[in-house]
Amino acid sequence: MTAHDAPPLAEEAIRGAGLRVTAPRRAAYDALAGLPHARADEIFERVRATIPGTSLQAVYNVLGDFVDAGLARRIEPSGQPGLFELRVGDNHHHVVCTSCGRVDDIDCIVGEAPCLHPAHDTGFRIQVAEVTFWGLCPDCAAAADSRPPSDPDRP
Amino acid sequence: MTAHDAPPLAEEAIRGAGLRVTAPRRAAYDALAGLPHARADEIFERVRATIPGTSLQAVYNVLGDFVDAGLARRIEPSGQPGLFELRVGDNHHHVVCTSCGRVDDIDCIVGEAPCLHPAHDTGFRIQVAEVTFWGLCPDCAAAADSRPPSDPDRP
DNA sequence: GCCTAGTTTTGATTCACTCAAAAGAGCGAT
DNA sequence: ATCGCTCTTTTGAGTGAATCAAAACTAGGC
Repeated sequence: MTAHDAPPLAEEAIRGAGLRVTAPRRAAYDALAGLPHARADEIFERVRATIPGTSLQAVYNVLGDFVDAGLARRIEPSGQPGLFELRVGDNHHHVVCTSCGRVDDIDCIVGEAPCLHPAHDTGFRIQVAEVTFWGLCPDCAAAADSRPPSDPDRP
Repeated sequence: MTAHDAPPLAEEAIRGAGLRVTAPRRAAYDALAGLPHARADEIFERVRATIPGTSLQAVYNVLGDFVDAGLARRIEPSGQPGLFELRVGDNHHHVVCTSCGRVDDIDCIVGEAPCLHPAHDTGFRIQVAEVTFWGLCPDCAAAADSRPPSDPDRP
């Protein structure tokens, strides 16, 4: 990534999306830029560090507005709270570590519009395919290898 | 599907999975057999019709036990409560209607183990790929076609 | 028929998020 | 620079889905 296509400054991005520029929005945008897959409460924590008076509700509002405006995307891996990311519009997917919960991006498997075609026509008019991979992240995989097959009865 | 591989009777299936056979479990199994993608509260409702004294908590217990025992699977489309299905072990996927929420099964796109290989090696040791398609079900697609492009300002 | 581990009931509690009303602040027009 | 309209944020309450915990019950091996 060159200096040219660096992520836009918060203010430009927000205004460009048709939203008013406010302190909580700027702070939330910056937080998202630094935390690629963050929960609302993590964003909240970061925002508070900059603007102490901010409410959690404001963060939910801001994140919801970002999503509606197409500035951010919300993903929701099963059994976890929603996560927000600034990377939008490129149809990428995610891997979630089944052990520690870490989430990484995965570029689209099959060219640009991936598994948009189910094997058989189902009658559904399909708009998007969402792919989530589940597995062990490098760290957890290494940890798993360095000890005998886990025995659930013994910590 | 022939008479031969019809879904096993509740009792056989439950005992076969190493669980004790109880009335709530039998009723929940039967409910699942009749509702391919049901929420806990839908199962609850059906179970109650058979065994009036059953508690919602019992249904959650039963469903959790079924999932742990490999008898059932729990899926969780974004923004919806969890859904349970008896179809397990064949790695199929789902389509969710963005308009009415209807969920259908989709057979695996690429042979047996589908998109198990992300484009680039990410260092994750991937175990499963979960694919969710979002689109309009036949009914909602037809309804959308028979009226002008929706105008959000006018009901 | 007992006994015990596994189940169910009852009731409280959590978490992630949403709703609503009142107070406040951007920003385009004057 | 100020005004004013609309959009934002705060404050505080409320929701649905699910989980936790302890006491009462029961399936099924002996």
